[in-house]
Amino acid sequence: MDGLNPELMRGSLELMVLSVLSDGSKYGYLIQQRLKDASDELVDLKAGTLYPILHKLETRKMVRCRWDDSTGRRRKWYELTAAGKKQLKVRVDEWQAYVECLHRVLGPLADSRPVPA
Amino acid sequence: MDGLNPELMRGSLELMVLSVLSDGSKYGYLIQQRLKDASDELVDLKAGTLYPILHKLETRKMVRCRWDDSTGRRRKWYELTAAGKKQLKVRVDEWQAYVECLHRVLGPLADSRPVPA
DNA sequence: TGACGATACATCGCTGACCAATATATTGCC
DNA sequence: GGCAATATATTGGTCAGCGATGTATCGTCA
Repeated sequence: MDGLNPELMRGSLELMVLSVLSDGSKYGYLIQQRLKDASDELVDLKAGTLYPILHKLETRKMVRCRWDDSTGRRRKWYELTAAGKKQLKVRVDEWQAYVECLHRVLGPLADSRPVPA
Repeated sequence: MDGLNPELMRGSLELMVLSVLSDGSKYGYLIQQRLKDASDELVDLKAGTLYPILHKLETRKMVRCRWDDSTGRRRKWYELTAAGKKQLKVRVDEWQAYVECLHRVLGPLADSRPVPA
């Protein structure tokens, strides 16, 4: 994780991976790149983080995967299962509840203008 | 942590404590209660979490503290230092950058209506 | 009066997410 | 031939958070 506080990222990395996959099936390295792009370089998932997450999602049947050995580059493609899509919705809801909650806790502090888009 | 995903909380608990203290000095147990109230019971910091956080903030000079033994109840009052106030601002900014970033990553998924207020 | 729950603080040890380091192999460019 | 990028995997370590436990006081209710 680059410019952002890495402690804050904890707990939402799996959500990000699920989110990137909602867009269509992808292989690991591609997920990494897409996440980097989508976040303006702020999120740069390390291999030691990404692959364990994918393996966990596979074990829990949140994704199904398929090896592609047709080229020299071995690629493992991941696709959301129905359970995975459901899980993504749950995670997004949890995320929004969390943001709302923290916003309430911060109160007036949360109103300070962030960097204008 | 009650109804919320505890993994998401990781990394923002210290921010919450700082935030509660911005309102004026308080002692540990009171911080716990205020946080519970402010979050609609969703955030219930355990003693094993709260006190280590406060000790860390003390070590790093983010708060100054004073024992009050005048009553039977020993109370340790915490007050934000100048460094602590500055730190709070930094943490709030980090938080907002994080929310903005994740919002961008989630894209259309983030638009699904949360529970209406 | 004695039991119990709330108040109030503290610390030890465990869990689990995350990541650095390391390993392996291919491809394309200079 | 060498080096960076592509592509996946695993091992070992770190650290936030928390469960459990310990201590002590206060108010209430039986």
